[in-house]
Amino acid sequence: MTAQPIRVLLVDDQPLLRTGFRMILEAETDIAVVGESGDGEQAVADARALQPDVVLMDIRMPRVDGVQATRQITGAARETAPRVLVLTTFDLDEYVVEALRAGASGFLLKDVPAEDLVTAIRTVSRGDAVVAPSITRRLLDMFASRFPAADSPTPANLAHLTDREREVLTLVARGYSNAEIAAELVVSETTVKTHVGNVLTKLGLRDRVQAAVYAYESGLVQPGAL
Amino acid sequence: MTAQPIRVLLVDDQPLLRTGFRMILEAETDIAVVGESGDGEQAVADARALQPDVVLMDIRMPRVDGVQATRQITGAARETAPRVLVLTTFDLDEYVVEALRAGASGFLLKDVPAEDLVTAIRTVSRGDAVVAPSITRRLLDMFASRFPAADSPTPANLAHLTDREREVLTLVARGYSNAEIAAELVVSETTVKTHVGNVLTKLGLRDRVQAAVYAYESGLVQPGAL
DNA sequence: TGCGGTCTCCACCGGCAGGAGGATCCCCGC
DNA sequence: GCGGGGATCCTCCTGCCGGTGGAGACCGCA
Repeated sequence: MTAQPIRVLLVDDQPLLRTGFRMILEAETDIAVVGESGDGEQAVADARALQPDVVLMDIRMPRVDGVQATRQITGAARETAPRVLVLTTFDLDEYVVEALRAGASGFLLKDVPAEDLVTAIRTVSRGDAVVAPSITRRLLDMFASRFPAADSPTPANLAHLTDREREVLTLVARGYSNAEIAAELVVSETTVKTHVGNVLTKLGLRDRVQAAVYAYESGLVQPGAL
Repeated sequence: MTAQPIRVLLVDDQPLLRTGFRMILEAETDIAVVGESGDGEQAVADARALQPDVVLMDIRMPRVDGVQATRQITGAARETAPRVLVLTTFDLDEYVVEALRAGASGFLLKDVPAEDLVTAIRTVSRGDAVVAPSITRRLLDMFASRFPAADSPTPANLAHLTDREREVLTLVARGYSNAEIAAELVVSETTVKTHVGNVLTKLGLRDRVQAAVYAYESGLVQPGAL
C-alpha cells in the first residue's frame, strides 16, 4: 500500500502472545514488527530506540504497567510520538479511562479477530482512533452521564437571567469578589451586588458559593476553562 | 443469522440517499427496512409507530434536527428504545457531542463503505456502539483534554490536605454553609471553620467561593456528581 | 517517653456579602 | 407618548465568613 511499511512494536509480558501477534502481523506486507518488549519499562526504552509508528500495548504488565508506559511514550514528543494501541483482556472501565488520559489511540479486546487487528493498526497509524464496540458503548455512556443533558446547560432558570446577570455569574464562578467583578466590568460594586442579588433570587440560591456551584453544574462554565 | 431480521428506520431529508441506503440494506437477509422519514418530526412519530431496532439518522434535517429527534427517540423508554446510528457528512465536533448527549449509539460518516454500514447496524442492534475512526480520534482527544492528566486531580496542593479537610472542601463545593457542614459531619461549627481556614491557607485561596471553584477545577468534585 | 500531626473546640473581631428600599437613565414596543 | 424591562447607582443594616490566638485529646512514630 505505502512504500514504507508500518513499524510496529509489540508489548506483552507473555512471549507466546507476542509470537502469535507477530505471526499475524508479518503476514501483512505493509506491516513490519520492529521489536518486542516484555514489560512497560522496556517498552518505553524500546519505543525511544526503535521509533515505531504503532505500539501494540498490553495493559497489564509487571514493573511499569501499560498505562504508565503509554503516558511516557505518548507524552514525549506529541507530534512524532508513536501511536499506542492498547489491548485489554476484559473491558475494564478502570484501565480504559486511565489509558485514555494517558494518550492511547485505541483499545481492543485480546480476542479481536486477526483481520480487525490489522485494520486497527492501519487506522491508528493514519492518526485515527479505534475502539472496540463494547468499549465504545461504555465510553459513550460515560460521556453522556458526564454531560447530563443537552438542555440542562440552560435549565430554564438560566434562560431567565439577563445577559449581564449571566456575565456576572460566570465571574462569580471564577472566584471573583464583588469588587473584582466591578473592576472587571467597569461598573460600581453596588451594581454588581444588585446583579448578584438578582441571580440568587432568580435561581433560588442562597449565596455566591451556590451560584458558583450552579454555574459548574449547569454547564455555564466548565472545568479547564479557567 | 437471527430468526428476526433487524428492523431499520431510515431518516434523511434526501429521498435519493434513503433509496441508496435501502438498496444496500435490503441486500442483507438479516436486515429489514421498515420505514423512511423525511424530517426529524416525522422520524420521532415513525419510531414510535414502527418500533424499529435501529434508526439510521441524518443529523442535518429540516424542522426537527437529528439531535433533537435522537433525544426524543432514545429518551422515551430507555430499555426498549431504538438504537440511533447517526450519519454525518463532516465530522463536526459540535453535532457529535450533542448527539452523544442525546443518546446516540454511534456515528458514521456518510461516505462509509456499504459493508461497514451493514456491520455497524448489526453492532448497534446488539447494544454495542460504533464510531467512525476519525470521529473517535476527536472523542478521545476531548476526553483527554477534559480529564487533563491522571495525577492533576491531585495537583500537589490537594495532597497536602488532610482527609478531613478534603472532606470539608467537597462540602463547601456543594454550596454548604459552615453550619450545614457542621451538621453533616456532626461537629461544631467552630471546627468546620478551622478546617475551612486550613484549606484556604494551604491552597492559597481567599474565600470559600474560590475553594469551590478549586474543587471543580482540580477534579475533586465533578459536574453531574450532585 | 516525647514529639508532631490531626481533629476537636472556644472567643473575639473586622469585613464582605446579601437583603430591603428607592432612584435614575435608556431603549424598545404598544 | 407612555409603560416596562434592563442596567446603573445609592444607603442602611444584619449576619456569616474568615483571621488570629489559644487549647485539650488522641494517635503514631521515633
